[in-house]
Amino acid sequence: MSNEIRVRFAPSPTGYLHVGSLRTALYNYLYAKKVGGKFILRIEDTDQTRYVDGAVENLLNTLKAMGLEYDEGPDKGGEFGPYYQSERTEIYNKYVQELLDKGTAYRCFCTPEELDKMREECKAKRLDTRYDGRCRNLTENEINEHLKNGDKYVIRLKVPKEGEITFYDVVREKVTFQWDTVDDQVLVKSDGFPTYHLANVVDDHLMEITHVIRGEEWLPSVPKHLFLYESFGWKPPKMCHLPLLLNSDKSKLSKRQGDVAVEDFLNKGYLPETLLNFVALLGWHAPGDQEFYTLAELEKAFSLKRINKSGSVFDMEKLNWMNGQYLRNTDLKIIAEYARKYFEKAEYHIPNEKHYFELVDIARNRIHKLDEVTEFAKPFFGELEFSDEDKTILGSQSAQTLFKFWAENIADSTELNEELINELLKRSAQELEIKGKNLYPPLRLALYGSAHGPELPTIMDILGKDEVINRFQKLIK
RNA sequence: GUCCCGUUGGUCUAGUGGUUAGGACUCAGGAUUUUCAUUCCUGCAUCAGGGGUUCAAUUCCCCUACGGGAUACCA
Repeated sequence: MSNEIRVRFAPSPTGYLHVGSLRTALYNYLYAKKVGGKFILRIEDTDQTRYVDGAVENLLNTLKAMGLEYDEGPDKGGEFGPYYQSERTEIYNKYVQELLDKGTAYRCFCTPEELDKMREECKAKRLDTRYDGRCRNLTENEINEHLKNGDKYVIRLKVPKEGEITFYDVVREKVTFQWDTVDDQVLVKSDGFPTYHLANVVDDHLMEITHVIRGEEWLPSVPKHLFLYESFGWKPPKMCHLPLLLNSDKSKLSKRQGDVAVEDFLNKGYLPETLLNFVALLGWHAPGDQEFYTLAELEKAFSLKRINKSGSVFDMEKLNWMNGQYLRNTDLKIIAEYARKYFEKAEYHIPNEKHYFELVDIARNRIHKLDEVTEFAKPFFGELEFSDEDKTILGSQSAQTLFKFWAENIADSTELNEELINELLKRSAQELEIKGKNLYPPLRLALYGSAHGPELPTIMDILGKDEVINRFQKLIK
């Protein structure tokens, strides 16, 4: 065994990658990069009842889109495979037999109905709802009797009844549990598949994982896991429990209160760079005020020691702001490429690359998510729609004079450029005595469908000479 | 109910035994811009409460309150 640091991201394939999981994956990845270790992906698919078609593929794709590359994993291989827990049942069987032989695990023949009843009774008495251990000390004969009858059973961990356990978590530091509050956890279900607890410990050991970096919801299970390591005679990895990501009401971030799937964020036009940057700062921060980080910078700056203890609210407003920043400050070429699919989806045909770039460039200053780009670009594609109020403005005497003047002059010109536009603007004011409020808003309304928006030269350039004339012509009565 | 964890403005956070407690988002006002957006400036607002320890506590300790997580043959 080497001294290499090995960490893992071990999601269960529920159909999509949760943003909270993204952060867990990111922290694992960053730590591995920081210390020159290995980052492993393992699929925890031991629950057959929750099988979702295509979930793993989806997970892998999302991880890839986010740029979190792993060193070993399902589609990548590695010397510690297989990386699907569903393909490792024989391994778990072997180890659970060892526990059975050692007497730190036992067969439990209680039916789900019995267990429910037990729990109800405990609740009624306002007691802890742990398993009462009635199968803990069955005699050999009793066990054989059950087996002979073909009774279904699970295998439970025989946790100590007395004393306490103290361990050191990288984030929480010292944590202590009394053994009499720890349940006899089910290790193997009646369908023969292991539960998370068994599979996780066995795999982390076999895969030589040195640091378990995962969500805080696992903290209460640590005593069971540690007891498993001890029972096997294995050295446990370092524990590192991350604070939770929260809804705005401070409950654990959930689907009910908005998007949590990374792919949904991606589809809405949040950049992978934004998501990574944003999520990295939820629960971790380097000393100082820097809040824009590339992945490479995060790899350098990251440290487990600086992970916060308290949960953090996932603030959409700030995410939107940050995405806007990335939209504006990332190379235009990259943004234009990301934007392409939204134009395709809206069926906006892009006639001219130069104008497309120009369009994306002015759009990126006004939007926060890339999916808003089509709404912004809409006036450039297809017919404009006017409200009654707009129509009043467009039909006014001065507006009509203006449109005729512009349509004629542009038609007579050889080229529609900024110089000409500025000249016409000046002449409108001088010759027609139309200026200010009566000049700009009607023109922009006529060409862009709104009194507010991009600068006139930009609008006209993107539209092109013919379309500009056409739009004026249509409004002239 | 029981066990565990947590608590710096509304939100994300920096920081310290002695600081005017710093930055960012949001919000409000202003400047720039023909408009909108961008950008810039200014402002509002915080160390959960109570006890200790100490010359001094936001910082160390304890209690309380509040919040969260876990209490499955799900992970």
